[in-house]
Amino acid sequence: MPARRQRPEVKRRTPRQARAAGTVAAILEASAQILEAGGLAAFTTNAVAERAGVSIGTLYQYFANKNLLLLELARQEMQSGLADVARALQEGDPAIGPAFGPGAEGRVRAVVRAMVQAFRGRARARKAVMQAILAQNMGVEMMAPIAAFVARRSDAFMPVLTREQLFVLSRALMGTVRSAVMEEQPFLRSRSFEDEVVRLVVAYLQAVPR
Amino acid sequence: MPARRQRPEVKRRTPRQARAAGTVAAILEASAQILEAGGLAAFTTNAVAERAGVSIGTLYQYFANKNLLLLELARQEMQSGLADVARALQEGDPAIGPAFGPGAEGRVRAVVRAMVQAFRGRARARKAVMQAILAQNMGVEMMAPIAAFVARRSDAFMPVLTREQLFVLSRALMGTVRSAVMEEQPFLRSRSFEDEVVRLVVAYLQAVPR
Amino acid sequence: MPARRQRPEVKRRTPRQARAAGTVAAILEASAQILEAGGLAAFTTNAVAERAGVSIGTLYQYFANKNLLLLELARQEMQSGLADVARALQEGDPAIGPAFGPGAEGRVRAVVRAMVQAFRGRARARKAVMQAILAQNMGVEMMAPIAAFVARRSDAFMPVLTREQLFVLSRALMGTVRSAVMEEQPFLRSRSFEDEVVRLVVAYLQAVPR
Amino acid sequence: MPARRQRPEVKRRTPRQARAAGTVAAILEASAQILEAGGLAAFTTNAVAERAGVSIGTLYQYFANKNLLLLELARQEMQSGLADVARALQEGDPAIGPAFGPGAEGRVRAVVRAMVQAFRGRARARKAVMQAILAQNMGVEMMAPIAAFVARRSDAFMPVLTREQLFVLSRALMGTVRSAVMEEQPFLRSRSFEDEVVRLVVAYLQAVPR
DNA sequence: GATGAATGAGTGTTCATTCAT
DNA sequence: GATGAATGAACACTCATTCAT
Repeated sequence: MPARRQRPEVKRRTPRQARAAGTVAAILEASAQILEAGGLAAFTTNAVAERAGVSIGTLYQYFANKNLLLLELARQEMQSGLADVARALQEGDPAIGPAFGPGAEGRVRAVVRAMVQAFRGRARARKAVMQAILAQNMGVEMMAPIAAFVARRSDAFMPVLTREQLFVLSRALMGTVRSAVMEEQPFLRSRSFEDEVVRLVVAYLQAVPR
Repeated sequence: MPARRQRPEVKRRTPRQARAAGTVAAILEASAQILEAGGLAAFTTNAVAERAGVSIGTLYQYFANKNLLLLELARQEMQSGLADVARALQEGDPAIGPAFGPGAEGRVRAVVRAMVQAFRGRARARKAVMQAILAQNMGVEMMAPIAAFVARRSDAFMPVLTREQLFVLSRALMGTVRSAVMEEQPFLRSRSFEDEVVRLVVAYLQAVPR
Repeated sequence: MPARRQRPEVKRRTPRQARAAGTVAAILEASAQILEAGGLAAFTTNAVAERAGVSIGTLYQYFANKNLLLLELARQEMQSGLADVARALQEGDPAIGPAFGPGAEGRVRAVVRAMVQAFRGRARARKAVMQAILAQNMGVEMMAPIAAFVARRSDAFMPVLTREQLFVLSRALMGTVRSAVMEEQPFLRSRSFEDEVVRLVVAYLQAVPR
Repeated sequence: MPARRQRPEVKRRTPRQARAAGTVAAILEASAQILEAGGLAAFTTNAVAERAGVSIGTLYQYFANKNLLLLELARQEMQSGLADVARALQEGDPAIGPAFGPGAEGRVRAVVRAMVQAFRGRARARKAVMQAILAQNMGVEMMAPIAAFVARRSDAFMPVLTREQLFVLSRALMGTVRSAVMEEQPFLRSRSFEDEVVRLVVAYLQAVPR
């Protein structure tokens, strides 16, 4: 009997018991580990189940297919990343000095630093997840929370930007950090790199007509 | 038990007869079409061969494996893109007005426009090629010609930038355009988008200390 | 682009359920049948799976690759062959008369007969397995159990032989029987052939200086 | 159009011109080199043609298929081997002393030495050829010249042996030398090994009733 | 709920052989 | 006679997914 591949079902079971939650967590952790160790190529459902210490059948009880597992992973990554950035926006980074000074530089620096931090650890896993998401054109879906986040924040902290300006700003920032991570640039965590990213954002914000 | 020979060759046969050149072109064209139509998932060597109207054996006479076919495709894309940008840098775009004015704005605009143009057509194919290249960490190799290109040009046209500055500038620019293409933003070809990208670059260049 | 994992595993899954043990047996039996019917050329993993009545995937769950399947087959053959010869050495063959008489002739005859017997049935399969083993230079590995066996026995029953003498004796014996089998000589099971092989061994053993 | 595989045609062209003879020689030499370097797995018609410096088409003009090329190779090897042994039988080896003494020992030693010599050089190639010949059950055909040779010689030099005796003697001898070569035994060229092989043959010949 | 044995369509790749030029 | 581009059947092997126990 051939295995049917595409069934538009989203999630099989919502873990309601403690044991189930542990199982799901184990599967997600195993996924991240495998992605980190061997990239997308090593990421097979059988490998994940084995490393998670559950049977392949159990895995499929919680994730209807491989994609949804990947998607859940992406959702987690993104959430924690956004949370970090949100915290940075709100508090500033105490090590930087007062988040609000003359000019937004302190706050911008905090955000940049939060983004770089967000990419720390599990770089290969993150990269692999990104690729997979892109490959399936789920990039659009994944962008929704970011867009919502930015829209919510932008009113409060930034001069009101047009759609295009918001796009250019966010993608330039993301693109720079993303490239540094993916290309594994040695200066990723250096102060001089951070300085330049901050310079880019601040210069643009000042150049925008109000 | 097939004999797995180890020949690190890049290309199997260099076409000597006229017929062969056409075959190679057909294979590359078929690759692009399939990538465009079905993304990386549809890109199988058998599919390519079929669409190219050649046998699978013929495909393997010219490309030792699937990766090298992809790589060749990437090389072509990159070359034509770089050529366009180079032309823009050198000439400016006559439709924009004098390329050299007070401030580099004209030239910058030409470059931005060339980049957007370079992404025109075959967006999915380009995207898929990018993904594949990234996935195999051949991104580093593919970056070499870009780096060389930028280094060559930067002396002549830009204030001398540090390594970090060059990185931030190029990746912010690339990232913005790339995102607009991949997310299929409706304003991709709009003047207002172009304006903002130009604003970003010019603002940064002016903010860099000399 | 299939992910080529590197796991130097010998066997993929050790059958834990009763069903699995039957499956492995079926695969090995199918292998022998196919080898017997069509030789090494017909021995494809797909053909084996089909004849075994399992899917190709199942075959690969138990044998990581074609070679290991062949190797397992060889191990089985060898084991049963050695066991027969061992029994012959120990007991002598009651049909021959007292195993220990003046001169070792009775015992030698028992061994020769055991060897010929060991080659009975599935001659083509045996031949094919031999070829494959030789072709991959795993002959050395397969010789280890034989060498160990001979060394263990030789002390007890034979005059102490030098390395070269042991080699000449064993290979002459093996070579003769092997050739008779492979060339499908009509006199393979005849008494006269057995007589000559026995004569060879006995004559050599008597000629060796003590 | 599919390539038909089996055409019972023996040889395409008999080289009548000097150039053709050179081509055939080049192809055979290339075959031996490739076999020696990479074993049977590396022995592809395309590889042979390339190394021989001729086109694949030319190769097929002289050898209708791969098997016949292999067969021709085997024929050559065998011929030169038999010639060596024949010379040894006739002349004895001057280094050994008079070939004819009391007992045939001198002559036997010369033959053994000739056989070991015949296996010198191109061991892998020889092995691969053997395997291929065996695999196709052409062993029988290849045995014909040997049988003829032995039959012709045996009258002259040996006591008249029965069919079984001739078989046992020749296969024991062949088997011993063959094994030593294939297992790459370190004592292959040693005097002590030669002594034991000689002992085996002489002992058997003396044990045969006349 | 959990297990893991089984499935089989699908993939990349090879290589003997042909035949138009 | 020679060339080499083209052919395509055949093969080893993978892995997402199912379902009987």
